[in-house]
Amino acid sequence: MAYWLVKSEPFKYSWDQFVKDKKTFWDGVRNYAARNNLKAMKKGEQVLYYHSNEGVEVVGIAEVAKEFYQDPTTAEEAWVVVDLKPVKKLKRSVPLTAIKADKRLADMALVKLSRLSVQPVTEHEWNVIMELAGEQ
DNA sequence: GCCAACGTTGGC
DNA sequence: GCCAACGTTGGC
Repeated sequence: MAYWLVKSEPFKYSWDQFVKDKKTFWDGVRNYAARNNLKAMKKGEQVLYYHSNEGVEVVGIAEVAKEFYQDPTTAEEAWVVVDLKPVKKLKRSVPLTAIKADKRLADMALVKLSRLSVQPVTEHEWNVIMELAGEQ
C-alpha cells in the first residue's frame, strides 16, 4: 500500500471543484518523473491533495479510482492519467510551513523536490501529516 | 512580480 | 554525450 501526493493550483482545479465533480482524471502531467509515479499508482491507494501557489497546503485526501490510462487530452502516447475521487477534507489543512517546520518531514519530496507535481509519500510521512491535520 | 531550482532542448 | 541556454514551476 503506497501513498501519494498530487499538486493542483486552486484557481485551475481546486479541492472544492474536485468534491463537486465527485471524480476527475488527473491530466496535464508532462514530466517523466511525475508520469512514472502516476503509473505506479494502484486502485484504492490514498493520495494527499495539495494546493500550490494559493493556500500552499495539503487540503484533503483522495483515492485512486482507476489506474493509469492514456491521457485523453493528448495524442502523445507518453502521457497518462489516473482517475481520482475525493475521500475527505482534512480537519485542519496542513500548510507547507508546518511541513517544513517538522523535522520528521524534512525528507519529504514536497520539501526536497518542490517542483514535482506527483510524488510518493512514505507511510511515516503520511502518519505525521495526519497527525498535523488533527485526523485519526 | 521576482527569482531559485530544475527539467528539457539543441548545438557541437 | 556534454553542457549552455532556455522555459516552467512554485514559494515567497
